[in-house]
Amino acid sequence: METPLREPTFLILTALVAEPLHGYGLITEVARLSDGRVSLRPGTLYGALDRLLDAGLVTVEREEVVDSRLRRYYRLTEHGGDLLANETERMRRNVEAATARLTARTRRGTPRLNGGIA
Amino acid sequence: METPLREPTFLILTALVAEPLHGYGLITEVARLSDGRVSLRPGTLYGALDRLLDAGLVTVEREEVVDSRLRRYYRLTEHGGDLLANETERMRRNVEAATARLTARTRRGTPRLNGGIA
DNA sequence: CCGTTATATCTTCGCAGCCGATATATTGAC
DNA sequence: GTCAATATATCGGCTGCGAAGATATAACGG
Repeated sequence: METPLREPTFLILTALVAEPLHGYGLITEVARLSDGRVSLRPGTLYGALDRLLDAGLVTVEREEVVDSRLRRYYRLTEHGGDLLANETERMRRNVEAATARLTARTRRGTPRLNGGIA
Repeated sequence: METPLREPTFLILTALVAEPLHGYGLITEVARLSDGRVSLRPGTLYGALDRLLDAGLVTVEREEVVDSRLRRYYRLTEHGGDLLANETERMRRNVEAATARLTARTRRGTPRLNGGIA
């Protein structure tokens, strides 16, 4: 697994924190939690899931057959949850560093956005 | 330019918000602002700079010769600053989404073998 | 009935970005 | 005289992402 996580992978893991989901459920949930900004393509999704399974960050929890269609549910492993927590913390630091500098930039130029930081 | 920005590119832009820097200065500044977590390799740095120049996110401000060695100073353009601000905002949202879910996970005490139901 | 939309999984291929390795050159320290 | 630090640059491999398309079922509308 490449770390830092790229956005699609990051959002897949985030979506799985709450509950196990199947592939199509992930597509809709990732779209939802990113406010429609990210719509996963099959190539991205199943490629990512293969890698995540391989790295032990997610596991197949169960398989269901609904209306002759297969549903394979993926669950976040403890390892996956820990890694997501670490990645989130790293991103938080990067966001903080950039925000601090951008705020200074705003002060001496074009006033924009919320001047208040987190 | 591929957006979302990858970590090295993101940190390069962040480092350039405060002041123009030359290549080697970027390596040290990025290491500093990431608390030593990221040490840029030449291949990463100059590849990224080529792409950033090409996309108009940075420009060459000036060139100096110090001790017979060239120093090429890169400056963030307004476009680059705007893009960095947008990228930072997007990352902030992703961090927020993940943090919210991870916090809930922690509160439940990391569900083991059935989270208390059934 | 038939076409479209939604549900659902999966593969193939190309591209972009990152990193390790390597090259080159100067200066100062040991 | 050799090593570390300063400084820029190229190349090849690897990985992850995304576009495109294949496949299949069910629901809904025309």
